Amino acid sequence: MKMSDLAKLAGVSKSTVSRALAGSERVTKETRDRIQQLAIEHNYRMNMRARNFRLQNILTIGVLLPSNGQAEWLATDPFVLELLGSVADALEAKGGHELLLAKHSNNDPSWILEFAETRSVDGIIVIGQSLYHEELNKAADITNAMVVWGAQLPDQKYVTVGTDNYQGCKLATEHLLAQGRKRFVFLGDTRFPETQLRYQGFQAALADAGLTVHSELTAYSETASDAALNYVSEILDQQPGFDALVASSDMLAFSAIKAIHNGGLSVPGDVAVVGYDDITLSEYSNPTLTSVTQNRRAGGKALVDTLFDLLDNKLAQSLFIPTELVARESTLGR
Amino acid sequence: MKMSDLAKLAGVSKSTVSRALAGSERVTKETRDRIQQLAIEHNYRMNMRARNFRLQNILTIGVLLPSNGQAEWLATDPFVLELLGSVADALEAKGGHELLLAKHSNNDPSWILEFAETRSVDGIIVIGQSLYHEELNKAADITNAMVVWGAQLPDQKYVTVGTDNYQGCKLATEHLLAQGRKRFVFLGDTRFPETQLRYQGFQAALADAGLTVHSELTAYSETASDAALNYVSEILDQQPGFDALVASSDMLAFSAIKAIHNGGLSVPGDVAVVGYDDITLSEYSNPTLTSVTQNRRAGGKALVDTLFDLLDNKLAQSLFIPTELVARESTLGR
DNA sequence: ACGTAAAATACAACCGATTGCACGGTAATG
DNA sequence: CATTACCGTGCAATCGGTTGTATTTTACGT
Repeated sequence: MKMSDLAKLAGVSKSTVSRALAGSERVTKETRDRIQQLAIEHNYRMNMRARNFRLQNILTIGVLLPSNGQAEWLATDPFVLELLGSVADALEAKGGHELLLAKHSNNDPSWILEFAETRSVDGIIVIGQSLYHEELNKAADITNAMVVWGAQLPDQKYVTVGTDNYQGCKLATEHLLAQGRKRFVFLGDTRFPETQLRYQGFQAALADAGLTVHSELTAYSETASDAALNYVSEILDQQPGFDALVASSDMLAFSAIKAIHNGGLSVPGDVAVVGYDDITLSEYSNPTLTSVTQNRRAGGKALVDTLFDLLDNKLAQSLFIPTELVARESTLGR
Repeated sequence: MKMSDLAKLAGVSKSTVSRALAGSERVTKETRDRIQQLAIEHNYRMNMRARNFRLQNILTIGVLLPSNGQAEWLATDPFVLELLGSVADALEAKGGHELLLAKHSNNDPSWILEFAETRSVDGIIVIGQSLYHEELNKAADITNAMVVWGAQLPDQKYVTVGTDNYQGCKLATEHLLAQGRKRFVFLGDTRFPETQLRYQGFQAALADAGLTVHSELTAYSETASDAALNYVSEILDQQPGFDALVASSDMLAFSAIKAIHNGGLSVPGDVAVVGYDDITLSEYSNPTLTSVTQNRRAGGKALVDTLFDLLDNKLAQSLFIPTELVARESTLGR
């Protein structure tokens, strides 16, 4: 059932049908109503693919969720998904756009390139740069509009939006120092640019305080919850006596707290724990989790706004979303 | 830069370019290579919208995340988002499909209809039927393929995939009964079909055990975390002495636990708490949360499989995803 | 050198909508 | 009554690819 069929039914040309359905004043109200009625009766629905093709004015935005090589993590980290929701909201608010979601669970980074090359998207938002810095640089060459959530790296050719990971984590560490904590553990996979910067902020804060960083107390943990739990348990065995733990995400922080409890210690009594992301649950966990807020609403909006700047050929710069430390039970008091 | 431009550059017709880029044997290897080279040099990328329009063989699947009227809840509930991720995975595994994501934050249910009517999607997956039963029934009439995650309702015209909410919650309640609990609270917004069924399962379990359901101990809570916390705090004040709480989601359960702790009581010492969904964090919270697993991987796959059955004009039936109670600290021991 | 089959390429229709312009009919105007 | 203006509708081009068929080129045998 296409427009020409409907035209035949109505005894008019398809131009008239097109105009009638669009509500154009150029067709009489009677004809218009009649055609619209007919369309409903015959359950006619326009082929939007043809329409979009003809009009070429609907923008399709591709949103990529890269895996991080550990299969499921990104898909289950509430932060990533909340950010996705926020991007969807921001796009919805702009109106007239379609969000094409792509997710890849295997470890082949070239799919980013492939997506950028082959899909008919007008712009791309990548949620999390993961380990794919190189690929993203290449992808930036062949796309006119791509924005990535993540860290700002020296040689990057793509535009990023994200928090100031260095400052954010420095803040978190200083908060623990202010509580009188002395022996620090950092938990996170520093191969990831964001985590790397957080680690550097962590180191900087300790250096400023005149404390040395015990490298054995940095857990190069995988990002899966169970792996993190095991890592922390090991450290508790082998390097006991630390009293502060900085985790590079709330998910990791929860795993750490669990491991600490399993080890018979208390949070924050024995070990103070701070996370990063401030996911919704951090406010309702036990103990409530001190964390570094990454404003998801602002983040999603900034990603979308930046992308549209690029689409309008304005030049867009990488930018930071404000960060704030939210102090809760997991670090307060002993 | 379109195909005809490239053809001009190569000094051939666009049919030849089309075939060359498709790798057809009908074009000499030399010409083919030359054209492909040229395409790369000139950074030519095909207009996929035109291609899809012509071929009409790429299926676009629309995934809807309805709001529940309380603005942000669905976007921040890890379960919904994990299910979305799982759907994306299942679609990815099928290959050759596009996932169009739509999310609506305002409270107008007609957007489902609107989406079904106007978007060029070949099939629709709705994650969460929310309060939109009527709208979904209407939408089912005008779409050839729509699958909804949610409860099975008597007069529904659409196909659903979901857990057996009644049995699931009955199971959870019986588990608490087996622990010797006597005075029960149900926490959830029973206007939602899924929650309603869970509530009925809850009632049935109590009835079987010869216990009466104190209606004043059913909190018709909103689904927002802070609202739930307040509700439980109020109940603690006004109707103290209950020793078991059944929450219709893990998010609500966490809020409840927080409220109970705020009230100076312990979980599970004073009150045992069971949730629903078994989100990733339930295993890492403190106390770890007893919950009813809804297998997200199976759920996403079932949604997609069912949708493809419909697309193939096979008849598809609403089905249940297996449910399992996972007993953890929040209900075990006193 | 010529005829012919096969290989390589070009032509043109088509997918389903939109839209500038042409055309015919009616009403308003002189 | 003739001329003009305007209004409603239809024609046909167009968006950027794909593909069946026609046409040209090439290669080969005699």
